[in-house]
Amino acid sequence: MPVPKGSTLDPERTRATILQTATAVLYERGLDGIGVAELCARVGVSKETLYRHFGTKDGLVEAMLTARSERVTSWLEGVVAAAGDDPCHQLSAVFDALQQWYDDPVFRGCAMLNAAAQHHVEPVRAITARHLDRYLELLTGIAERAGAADPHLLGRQLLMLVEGATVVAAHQDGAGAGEHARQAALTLLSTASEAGDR
Amino acid sequence: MPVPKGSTLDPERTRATILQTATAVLYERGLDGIGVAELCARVGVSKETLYRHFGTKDGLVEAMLTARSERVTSWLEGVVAAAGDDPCHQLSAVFDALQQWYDDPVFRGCAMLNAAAQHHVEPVRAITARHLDRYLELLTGIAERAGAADPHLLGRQLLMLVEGATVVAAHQDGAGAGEHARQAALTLLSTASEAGDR
DNA sequence: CAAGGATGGTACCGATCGGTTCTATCCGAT
DNA sequence: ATCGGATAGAACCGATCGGTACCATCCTTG
Repeated sequence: MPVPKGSTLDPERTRATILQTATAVLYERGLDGIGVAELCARVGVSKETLYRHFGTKDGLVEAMLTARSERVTSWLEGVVAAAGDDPCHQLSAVFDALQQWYDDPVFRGCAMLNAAAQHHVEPVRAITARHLDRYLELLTGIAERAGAADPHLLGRQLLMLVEGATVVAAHQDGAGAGEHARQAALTLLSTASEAGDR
Repeated sequence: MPVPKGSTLDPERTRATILQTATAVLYERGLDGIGVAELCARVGVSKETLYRHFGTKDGLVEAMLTARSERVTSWLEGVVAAAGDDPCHQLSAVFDALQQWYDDPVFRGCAMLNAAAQHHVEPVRAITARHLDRYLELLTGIAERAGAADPHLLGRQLLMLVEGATVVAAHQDGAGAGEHARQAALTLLSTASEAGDR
């Protein structure tokens, strides 16, 4: 075996650990809210190791956001897939899942949006846009299966509800935000489906 | 006259100039995206002057966000007031106004949300929460006048649409975001009003 | 046991940060 | 004419920033 998997000296494992811990810390403190030195201390790794794996702090941020976007999106896709065939049920499941997220004590809003708000560098903005695109795909799919008259329009409106609920939950009050958004979403879905059936 | 209004040495005028220019620059570059030295150069003022007026950079940020929140909110309140008595028309007017904002080339999302995403200091979060509260008040008022069954719920859902539309416009594509959100908002409004009439 | 890559720890680098202080200037009020 | 508050400009401060270099150590492979 060329690579000693499972060992503490496994580079891939080290990289994964950095990614995981750094993601949590940078989400909590903000991208510029903690320096590389303290970040390394929190992760339990030397600066040289961090820089060997990610090149620069921006490189770490980029890798982190990409991984997180992927994780979150496929989580939501799984939620939809597990919700059966009824589009209404699928949509409900999305907002129920979001509510669980909002109730997490470490919830601080969407990491991608937070990052894009502070870091004006181009890769971050691109990752954020791609993230929203995948959300949009997911929601448009539900709209299509529900027989909406204009599934792309409905998908975009549902995306606004998702993002708006996240903003409100993060900055005002998370209690019930998911449920309230779900009600609105179902109203939009049923209204659009009736129009599509006509 | 104790205060030489209109003079270049009028402290109030100086303060207002700093506030105005710094608001634009910090919105464009991000709160941590520009140092005090460069900021002063852009404003055309010395560091001592800036610090005499605002104490610290955070003080400037705080004053700036407070003023901007007030400006934006009363602008929207004016839009509603100018839209006549029909709640549907008032709601439409809000989203039309938002669309104008999204179309502004300097649009970069909600300044309060951007600030709260990067600066974890308490005053900023409080200003942001208060800002959302005033939005919520405005929208709940419309919901009440429309005879919604649950105006507070509808108000919150409309707030999510407003914030969601702003997020989508800022990070994905601003074209038509206001109109799409408006359609959704009117659907929610009419559905809730029918329920309220029963 | 020897060799080599991965690592932690630490010192260090230049740049920049927010903030302070000093001085010369300028303008309006008396 | 003079006085005082407001200002610009620049030097300066300690702290921190992102990033690099060096070395001792440890583990895995051969």
